[in-house]
Amino acid sequence: MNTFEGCLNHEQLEAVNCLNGPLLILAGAGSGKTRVIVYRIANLIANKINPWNILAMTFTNKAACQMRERISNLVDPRLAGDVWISTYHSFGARILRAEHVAAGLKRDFNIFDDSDSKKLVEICLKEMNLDSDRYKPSVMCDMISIAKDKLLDPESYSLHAAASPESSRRVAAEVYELYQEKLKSMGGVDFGDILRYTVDLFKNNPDVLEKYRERFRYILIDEYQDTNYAQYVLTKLLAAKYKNICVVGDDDQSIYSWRGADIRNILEFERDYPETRVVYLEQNYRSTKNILDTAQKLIHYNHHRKPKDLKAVKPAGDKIEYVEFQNEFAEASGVADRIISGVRHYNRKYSDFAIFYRTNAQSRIFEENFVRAGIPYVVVGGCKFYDRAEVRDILAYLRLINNPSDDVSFRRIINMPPRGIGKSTAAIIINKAHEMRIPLFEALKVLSTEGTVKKAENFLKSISGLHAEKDNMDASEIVKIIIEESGYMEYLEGHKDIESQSRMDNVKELVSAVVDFEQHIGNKTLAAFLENISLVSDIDSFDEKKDYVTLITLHLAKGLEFPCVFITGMEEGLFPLTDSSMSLEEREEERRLCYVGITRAKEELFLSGASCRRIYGQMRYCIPSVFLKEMEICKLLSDVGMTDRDIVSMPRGLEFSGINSSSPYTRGKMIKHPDFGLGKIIDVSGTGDDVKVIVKFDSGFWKKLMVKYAKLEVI
DNA sequence: ACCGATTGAATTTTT
DNA sequence: TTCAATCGGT
Repeated sequence: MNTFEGCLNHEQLEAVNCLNGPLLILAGAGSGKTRVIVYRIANLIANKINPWNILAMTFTNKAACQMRERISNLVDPRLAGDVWISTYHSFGARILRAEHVAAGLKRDFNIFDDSDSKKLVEICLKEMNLDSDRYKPSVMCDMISIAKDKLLDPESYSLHAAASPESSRRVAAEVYELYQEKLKSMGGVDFGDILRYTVDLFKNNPDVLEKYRERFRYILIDEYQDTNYAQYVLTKLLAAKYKNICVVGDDDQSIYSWRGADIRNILEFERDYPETRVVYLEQNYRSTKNILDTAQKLIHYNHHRKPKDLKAVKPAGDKIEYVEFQNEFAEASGVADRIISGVRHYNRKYSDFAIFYRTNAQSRIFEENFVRAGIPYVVVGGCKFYDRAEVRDILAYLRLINNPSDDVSFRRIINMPPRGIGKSTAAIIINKAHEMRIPLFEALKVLSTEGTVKKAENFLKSISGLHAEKDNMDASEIVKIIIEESGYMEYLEGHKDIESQSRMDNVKELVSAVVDFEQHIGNKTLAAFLENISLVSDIDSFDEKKDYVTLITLHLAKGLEFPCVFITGMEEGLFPLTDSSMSLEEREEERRLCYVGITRAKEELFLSGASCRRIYGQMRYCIPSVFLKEMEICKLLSDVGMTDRDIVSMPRGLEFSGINSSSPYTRGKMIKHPDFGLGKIIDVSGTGDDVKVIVKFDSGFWKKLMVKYAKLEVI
């Protein structure tokens, strides 16, 4: 298509013009991959492909919205509106809702998020009399979720697990079985189920599959390197007939393998579709040459990758800066200073800057400094609106109204606000439900006719009444009524602490979110609203048009770009975030995460770390991240005689910790021990009589020693 | 049944 | 440090 030629380079054009058959686009960071997808869809439409036959998968709803918007700029917006663009999960949920009979689901199934799943796992563990210290709910929950991402049902997972030497896997298999039974009986579907059930639906119902194959003749998948096995199978099922499948991705940017993403999906695409045309996008339009070169130096340390060579279009630009600050406070104020100076003297806007960090906990210190310095900022992620206790409480009401079998929601609100249903009454309800094999809410009804649970009369009436009418009412009406009838606001008002006002505001904000949704989407049912919030994430509401500095985790930063990027906390143990049990593969993923971070930067890149940092309230010494050495920015690691390999082999329980004041034992010093011989001090902790040192002895092993007892001799 | 005090654990998280 | 979950007194 001639119309696109001016806007695209040769390879991009090749991809955009390849309309039929399997197409693999290996798109390096900043190479304009979204642009290619958008133009390719526009080109399909220009070639008289019915937009209704096009399916595009993205990884966030935000990416989906943006994509639709950009397509609307190229073709008639009404046609763009007909393209089905969504996340895998929204796609699955919509199909399952439409085909709920064939899928064997209740029409009003509730979607369980991770914290709901965890609650249910806790219930299962309790029922199975398993020690929740030994088998942590979050770990069990993760194992189940990963099993689901591999399309393993409880049976096949238990076959798998039986062979495993780890007892926790065998236990997880048992928990999974009970968990799934409960989830099913209460009409719940978790994130893993959405994909699993959609795959099952297609596999078990050839007619249904055929219908959707006919519908989605052209399929495009963004961020293919982060798809998991379930998504891979789902895609394959849909694409098998027409094979017009175009996947776009970059193995170097795969950062969700810990969540089940399987990099093989992209590496073996050509094997799955032998006719595949491969296009490499290696021109980087985003970053300066210095930034791009630094990124490539780093990523070259990874062994498991497709070799590639990105070329910068932009000139060298500014040098990369690295500063090791004294501590995290100095780091935060140093960053704030730079931002202020950029705004004052270099014509920068606040929104030109982004602060990246590895863990959400790191954001606080920056926030405090920015407030003090008067810098406007937004924290993306972190404490999500829909994760706040009061919001979740109201949502639990709504979910119970939508689906009264949802026992997890029931448990959450049966005594919230407190209405005199304590442990013992709750136990009565649970026993009844168990006995009669009915949901908790049904059990409450039964007990109510017996007159045993007078205190829950109103609760019962409200929920039943609204449930019966939910299809005839707008979601906004329902939420207003339930807040009124539950007495939630009065309860908050009664609490005279500082937080009660903001909690009331949050409840009000939820009401306006419902109203907003109704106006935006046109579907006013409660079910539609609930589904939407389950599948929407925090980054979706991120608005880059406002003039704020962005604070964000490295994971969430993928897909974004900023003129000036700060990557903070560049310290061994924090970034890369490691413990000593970490495999080399996991270290490579941390490296990719760093690569993603660097390649978000368009013009300026600042790296920083602290030599001392409080972690969980404990002062700890930090050594600069190995990544700095790999980027050839800093060779400080050699100062204490450590190499990458040493850090990998450092045994558990020898975390860097503590602060020392005036002892002769400092980092890097050589010492002699009467029994162990020569060694080097890697870290010092404690004060006074309590000074401890971590020593790496020449014989190769590590030891943490009390200076008071160990007769060390400084050499 | 409810409140407050103590104890203990603690990554990253597109959906 | 900070959060949440449990414990023990009212």
